[in-house]
Amino acid sequence: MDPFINYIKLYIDLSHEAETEIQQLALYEEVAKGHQLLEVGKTARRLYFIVSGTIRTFFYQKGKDVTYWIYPENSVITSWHSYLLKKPSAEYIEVIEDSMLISLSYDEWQDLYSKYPELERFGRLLFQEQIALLDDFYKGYYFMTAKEKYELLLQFFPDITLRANLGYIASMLGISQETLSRIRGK
Amino acid sequence: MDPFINYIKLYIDLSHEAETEIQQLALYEEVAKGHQLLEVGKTARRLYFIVSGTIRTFFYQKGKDVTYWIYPENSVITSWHSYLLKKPSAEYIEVIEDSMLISLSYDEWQDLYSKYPELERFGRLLFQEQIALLDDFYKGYYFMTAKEKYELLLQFFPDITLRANLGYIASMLGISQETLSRIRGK
DNA sequence: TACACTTTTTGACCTATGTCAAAATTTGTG
DNA sequence: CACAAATTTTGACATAGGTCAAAAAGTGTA
Repeated sequence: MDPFINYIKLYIDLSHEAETEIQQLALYEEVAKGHQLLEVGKTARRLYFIVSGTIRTFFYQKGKDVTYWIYPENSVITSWHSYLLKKPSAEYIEVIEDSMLISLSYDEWQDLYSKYPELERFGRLLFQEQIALLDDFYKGYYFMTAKEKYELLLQFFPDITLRANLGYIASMLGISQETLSRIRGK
Repeated sequence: MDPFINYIKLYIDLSHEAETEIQQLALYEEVAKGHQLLEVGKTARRLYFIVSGTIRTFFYQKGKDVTYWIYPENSVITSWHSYLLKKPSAEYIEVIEDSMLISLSYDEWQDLYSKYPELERFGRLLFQEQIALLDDFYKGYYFMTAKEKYELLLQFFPDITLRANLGYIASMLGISQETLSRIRGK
């Protein structure tokens, strides 16, 4: 079965017509580690679903590579600010493990929303969930020690250390790689 | 004119029936400074629109009062995690300036979504915007110095110092009140 | 198996910002 | 107006975690 269709069905009942149309529009692609799905300055046109693999978003701050977030399979990913507001992206999107992706464009989604009320609902529910997640993660994050932040992250992504290297994880938490290394060494 | 209806019309075309129904369902209330709209442990049942006034969300971390976010008029506010997932709230919602509020309950919104497709769309667009905002604010926030964080916040909320006291603002930024005071003193 | 490259760990040192306490200032109220 | 309460500022000092550099460990590949 199409994993993205299954994912959508977790949220809503999908009509047969909508299902068929999504499958026709969707772009299925295998992408190798290291490939960039989006560059800074370009506008994000597509919303990706990760069937398998791992992706990160990052940007350069004062010359340093700072990871913003890491996404495992069964995640929906784009640069929200850029995709939703049609503005140049402030971040890169990079594949960090060979990945299988399914994507549709922004414009295709607009058509689907209008054509199928259940997809409008899917959109609402999906965005709701993203908010609840973001809200939950950031709450109480400030004023945590480096160790506490790392432990919180492990609750959210128990297998993150298998998916991304230390430098990426450390910068997600706003701490240096050396500090994270010391924390892990107990 | 009803300010919340106007707000909705910024996002969608609202049918006359939907408009009438929202106005009938909506609870209009004046709330005094200091009142708590939601307590930790209780589930958020309502989505508020702030016509005038200021509201903050906060929680206690290691015995300290930590402000999570501050909302001025024309904001939509609830405890997202609690409201959307029907779980006990991890934060308080407190009125910090006498406010005029308009609210509907979660259940009322579910009915409205089903009854009026344009409101389902409103929901999607509203949540999209919240994501774009959150996404934008947090990006690059890590690895900033206390001064840079404060300057970033001022770009988002130019008049925040008029709405909330220093301690609230400092904890929003994850810095101590003393540090913020020193930054402002140049 | 060995070489080259990448990633992680360790060490030495330093600084931004936290903490605690008290003084100064501002705000609210009878 | 004057006092009490709340808020902000200032001072002295402590420390978590940053930086830079180098060593160690891990990984891929010919």
